[in-house]
Amino acid sequence: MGAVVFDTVKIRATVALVTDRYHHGDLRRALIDAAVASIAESGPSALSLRAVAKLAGVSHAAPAHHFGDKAGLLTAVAAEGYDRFADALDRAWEATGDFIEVGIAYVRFAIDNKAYFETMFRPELLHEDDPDLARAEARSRAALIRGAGEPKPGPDGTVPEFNPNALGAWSLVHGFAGLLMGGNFPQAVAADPEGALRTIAAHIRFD
Amino acid sequence: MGAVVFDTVKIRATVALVTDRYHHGDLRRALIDAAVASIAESGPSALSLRAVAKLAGVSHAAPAHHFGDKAGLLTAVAAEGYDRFADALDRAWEATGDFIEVGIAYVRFAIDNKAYFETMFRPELLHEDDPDLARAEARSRAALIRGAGEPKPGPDGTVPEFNPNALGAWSLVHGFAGLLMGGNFPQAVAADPEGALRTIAAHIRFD
DNA sequence: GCGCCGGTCTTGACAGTGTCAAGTTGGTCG
DNA sequence: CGACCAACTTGACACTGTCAAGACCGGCGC
Repeated sequence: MGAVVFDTVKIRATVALVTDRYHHGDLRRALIDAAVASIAESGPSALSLRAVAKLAGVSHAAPAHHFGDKAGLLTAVAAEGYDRFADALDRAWEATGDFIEVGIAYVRFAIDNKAYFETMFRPELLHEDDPDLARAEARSRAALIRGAGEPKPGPDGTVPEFNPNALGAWSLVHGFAGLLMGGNFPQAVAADPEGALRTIAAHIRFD
Repeated sequence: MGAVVFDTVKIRATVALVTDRYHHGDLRRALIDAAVASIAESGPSALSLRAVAKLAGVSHAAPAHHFGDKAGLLTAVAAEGYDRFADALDRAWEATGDFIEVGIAYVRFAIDNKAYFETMFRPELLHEDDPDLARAEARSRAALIRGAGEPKPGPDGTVPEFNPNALGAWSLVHGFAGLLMGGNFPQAVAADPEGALRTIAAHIRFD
């Protein structure tokens, strides 16, 4: 928490020297960072705009001015999260070409970026119609689908409107991440989630 | 705090049989119902104790008196949810003996009891140490494990501390339910979730 | 050089929230 | 019948998000 304040001050100092955004330098950036720090501690639903403002060293109404809303701030966090998420998935796919590794990256992102991840999948707290959010979300979806392939004809010859394997794998890693972070798994799994997920993957076959 | 909830339950159980209580009859019941109705509309994080009180026709502080806390009320909702959940899973297993049907029941419960389900898996809003919640949670866990069997020795002869198939299936249905209710799935899936889940299950094999 | 302009942020206010302490009510039991 | 006590109310407090109005400051046209 103290570290966040320090970072914020530093960011302000450096940015203000280079660019010329009058009072704060890049308040939008600082507010998002403060929000992420706060979410990491107590979850997105407990976020307080006034606490964020205090963290960033500005007046209590500054966040609302920048993001319109509390939901607006959370939407900005979620959008940034989806972008980082897409980056992580893309990296995993390009490095390995193995879609299981994309699943591992999915879970690892959830663990390493808990604040972003928790915010991303809480639509009732967001402005779902926000174009930036939609764009970032689409990026993530595309990164996820990559490697899972297109739907193939089933045994009866008809082509389904979705790829069951992709949907199943997505559900699996998403549920795994959610249950893991909710503390629903036994200690052995919580201690080494990646290993547990690999074990699970080794026991499953997709037709 | 958990003790308060527990005591209240006991008091109600004993007293309600003998005679109705003075002002309201069964306010605890009415408050939980009001909370569920409110959660169904706007999610557990937007729950307002005062709105619940108004719904139940009592003063604004009555809910806190009964449940100690806002988290206390949500904990009571979650505990009741876990009990109903365990019932549903037990029913599915006893009716079919097929653990895929238990998975279907899992998702169906999430759809039919959105308010309960959303509350159950939001630990940051609950009193996780509440004994009644822990009991109901354990019931659900037991109902879920049933049919998945115990961990079996792997190829190297060692017995893992968890059953990968059970964990995988759990993750899959949980993730499916979460993504479905978050609106993350294509229309074809959202229109017939049960059919989609059966299709997914038909394409997956557990070793 | 100067005054205005527009965006950035602040100030002050408002209704609504959860929580707590103190009071009121009314059934129950000795 | 009176004392007791749990159930509930009342009133207050600090805190929240949101909004309107104002203060501040850089850059623009003149």
